[in-house]
Amino acid sequence: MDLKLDNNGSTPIYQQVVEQIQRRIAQGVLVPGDPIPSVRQLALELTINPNTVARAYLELEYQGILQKRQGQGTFVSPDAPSAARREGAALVGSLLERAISEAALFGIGAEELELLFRKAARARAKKGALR
Amino acid sequence: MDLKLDNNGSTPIYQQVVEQIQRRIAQGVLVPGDPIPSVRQLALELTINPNTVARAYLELEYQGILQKRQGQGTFVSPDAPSAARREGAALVGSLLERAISEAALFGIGAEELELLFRKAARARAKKGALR
Amino acid sequence: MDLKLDNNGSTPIYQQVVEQIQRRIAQGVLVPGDPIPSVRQLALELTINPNTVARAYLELEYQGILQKRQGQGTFVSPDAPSAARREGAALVGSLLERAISEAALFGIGAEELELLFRKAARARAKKGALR
Amino acid sequence: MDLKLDNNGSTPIYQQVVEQIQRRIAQGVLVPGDPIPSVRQLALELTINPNTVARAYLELEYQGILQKRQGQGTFVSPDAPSAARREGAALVGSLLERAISEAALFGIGAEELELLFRKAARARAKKGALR
DNA sequence: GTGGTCTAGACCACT
DNA sequence: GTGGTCTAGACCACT
Repeated sequence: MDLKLDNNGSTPIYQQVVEQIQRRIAQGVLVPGDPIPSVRQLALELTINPNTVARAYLELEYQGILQKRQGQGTFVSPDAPSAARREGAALVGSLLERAISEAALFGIGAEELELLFRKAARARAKKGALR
Repeated sequence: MDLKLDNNGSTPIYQQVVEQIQRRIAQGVLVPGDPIPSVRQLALELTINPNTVARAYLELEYQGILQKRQGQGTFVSPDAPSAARREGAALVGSLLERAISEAALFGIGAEELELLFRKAARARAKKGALR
Repeated sequence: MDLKLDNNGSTPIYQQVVEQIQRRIAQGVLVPGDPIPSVRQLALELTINPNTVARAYLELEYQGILQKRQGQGTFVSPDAPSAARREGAALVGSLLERAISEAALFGIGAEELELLFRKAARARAKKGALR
Repeated sequence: MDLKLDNNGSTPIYQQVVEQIQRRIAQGVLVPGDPIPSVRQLALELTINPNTVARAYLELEYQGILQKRQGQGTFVSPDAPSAARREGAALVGSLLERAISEAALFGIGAEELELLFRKAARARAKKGALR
């Protein structure tokens, strides 16, 4: 699966696994019907605890992104693309809402918020270019 | 001080105290030299433990926002306004950067991000109006 | 970890833990990636409260010397050696600056300061030899 | 008396009063037999608590620097100059000893310590010039 | 198992 | 009165 974990401690590992699988589906890298590595296999690959992978898969199942099939393994569900896009939009939306809300509470006006947005976009572009 | 704590469990209490005092300073409600309620007094007001208030004050001292005077109490520091604005801009900036980054990773383009931003702004405006 | 606490009451326990870990890193006894005893384990070792250890670790994390990994434990961070040297030099520098400043204010001239320095160095050498 | 207090919170106020009077005596600004302001008067001058001044005077009396004369007030004692120099040298000596000791514990060698000493001296010279 | 947060309550130095 | 430090012990999220 080639997932990359960031051990900086801010985002839980199971959460990172959830998001990375969501992204691969939103990007079309993974499509409905694709098999997903078993809990044990992915845990070995990432050298993390199987419980952590299991928790991620459970959350993705709740979201309608993964499906377990009896004795066959775990697969990308038919509704995965729309569900993944929904989750992505919700995540981005909540971050933006929180940013806008905090700006208001700190007395940051629309113009300055606009400025911070452009600065953040530039910072992001730079980071992306470095990879 | 009239701080409002949100006991939803996601943001630590001491963190909420930190942010609310930062905001009051960024907004100019509190100005340099103003006395801040004592650790014990604010703890009583908010019905939380004095240690929790002390931790918030300690963090605000690290940030150059509060100053303690031996046996006299705690006061808004001279550099508080700029420090509070800095903290606010950093918080908003990091939220925006994270939002933009996630959008890219989820294959959300510039136009859709713009849309989500406007939607978030509207959602925020509505909430503000309800208060 | 074999830390030694000095219960003379002047230096807080958490501060002593901070400094001793800084020193072990500056000396190269602890290197990046090394695991640090858990909060509970070190608390047991030193027969102090886990909260006290946690406070020391928190400060060391702020300084970029320790890194916490979710549910796994605490480790020496990659930048720890330079950070520890920086903290050490800052501590020594501020002590020297204070000494020089006090000397000037007390009318102690350069020669006498030099003398006090040599005397202090000798006193230190003797103490070291006794151990 | 024209003492200057630094309300930064690091050094207790009574301690600052002690040191400043010691310095004036070590510098010869105050000489044996000189009257010292009453506790109340100095407290008013510095807008601090009389208890704080009283504590400072008590300490200076212990050190043989001040003398109380029945119903007359407080005066610089005959032995004050030597006592003040002794206190000054002890203070500077202990700071230097602590600096040297910390340097050793942090693996800072003689050359680097020398460097830090010169840097501190320069920093001190600059601060002095600004005043 | 790991660290993070919090409460309840104590004792201390300083003003 | 003020803040600083510490203990004892609980509950939580994460691995």
